Amino acid sequence: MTSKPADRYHHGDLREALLAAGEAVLAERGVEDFTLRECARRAGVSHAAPAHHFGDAAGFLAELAAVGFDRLTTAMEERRAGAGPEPLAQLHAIGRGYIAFAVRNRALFQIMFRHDGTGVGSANLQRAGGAAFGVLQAAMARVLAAHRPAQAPLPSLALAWSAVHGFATLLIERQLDACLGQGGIQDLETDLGGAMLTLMTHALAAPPTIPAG
Amino acid sequence: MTSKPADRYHHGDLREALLAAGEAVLAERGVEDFTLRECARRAGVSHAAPAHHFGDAAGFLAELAAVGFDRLTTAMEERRAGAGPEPLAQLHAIGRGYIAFAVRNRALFQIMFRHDGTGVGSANLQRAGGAAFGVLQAAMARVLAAHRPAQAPLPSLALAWSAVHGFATLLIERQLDACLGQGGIQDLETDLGGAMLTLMTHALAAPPTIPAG
DNA sequence: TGTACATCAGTGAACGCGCGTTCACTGATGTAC
DNA sequence: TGTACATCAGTGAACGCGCGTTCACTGATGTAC
Repeated sequence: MTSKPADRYHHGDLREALLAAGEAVLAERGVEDFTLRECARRAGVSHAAPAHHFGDAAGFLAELAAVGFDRLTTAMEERRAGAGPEPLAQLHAIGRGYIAFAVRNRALFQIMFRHDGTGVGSANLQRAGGAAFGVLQAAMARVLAAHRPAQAPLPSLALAWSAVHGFATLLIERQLDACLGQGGIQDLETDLGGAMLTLMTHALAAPPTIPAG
Repeated sequence: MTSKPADRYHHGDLREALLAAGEAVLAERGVEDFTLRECARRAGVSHAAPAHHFGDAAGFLAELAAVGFDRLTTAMEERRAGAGPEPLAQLHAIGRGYIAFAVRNRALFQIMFRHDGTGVGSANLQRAGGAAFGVLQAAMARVLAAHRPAQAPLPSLALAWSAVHGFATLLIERQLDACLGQGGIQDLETDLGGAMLTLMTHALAAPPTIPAG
């Protein structure tokens, strides 16, 4: 675990250690039972230490969400970089990265997109969230530039994002268990996941049409 | 507000009053600050009363989620009944009802699809959730029977549901603000909402295809 | 190289608070006779 | 119609607990001279 070296007064990197501890607390106990004291306990420091770095629990959670967005951005960028030059292939890769991130970072994913009512959140959270959104937006813009040059990117982005986000959300909340094959989440990369990306691709189609029967 | 008649010892319908109070508490303070005592306070009864009906906070929230699912089922069925006989039109109507429910019952929607880790939840919650899912499933089955008789309903359902659910989720978490026109949520019924249903319709298409550029 | 001092990170005891839970109770309702 | 009794819904005082916050402190680090 991430605990403080026993023989040192100063931790050295307590902020990072607390974030790691906080992520574990979030995953095990959920937002409802997320407490600063438990985070401090896991990091092996006094219970007053977290306030030094994050102020209160809301500030701590905001920083955790920012960590999540940074990780999501990295995951999407890595997939995109490995997808070759074709814009649509890159968009698909990003979608896969998005879903994979949600599955592997369930607790973080759940708090990242929660509107906190205050509207703004922390500056760092806004930066990290904006960067992740930028990856999506840029990818969609490139696809449209290549295939539908006259089309505005934001509406198509909203639809494609909705499809991928909804799939990821339902997946980690175990709502799709009845719809998945016996392979479960393992099948995603080839099976339902592929169909999902096809659906996302249809977000590029502007005019409403009813498929032939 | 829903408060107990001052001159009576027995409330008469405390369970319903508590559920209404609990919904308000959930909407105003969020799951993290949801407490039985605050619910009791709003219903105007002693703080020990809620335990009599719901056991603990988790049981209370489960009943609230069940109320949400019942309300969602009703909303979807009403829309479907007003949509005429064509299965695809009914599916679209259900999608609209789903999104409208999320917008109008934000707090409930947020807790309804949270997997609680225990797997089962309360019997009433399972019943209510199953009924809502049944509406979706039956609607999709009718569409496929009419237009794609050889196709299994569950995969298409997972995709269509993902699209609608993701759209509803991002919408109420204010993540789509940048993508919506100046009309905001008001435009949904005609504008982006229509495109959303078109996208959902594409969930019926089985084979992966790349749209012509 | 050494000394003095400011700054900062983390401590730990103390506090007040709101919570869930318990439990003996009280008031109302329904039923048997 | 009246009486006795069981059942049930809700009360309210009491309790222990874990929490966030405060605050004087201590130990370490960095900088000026």
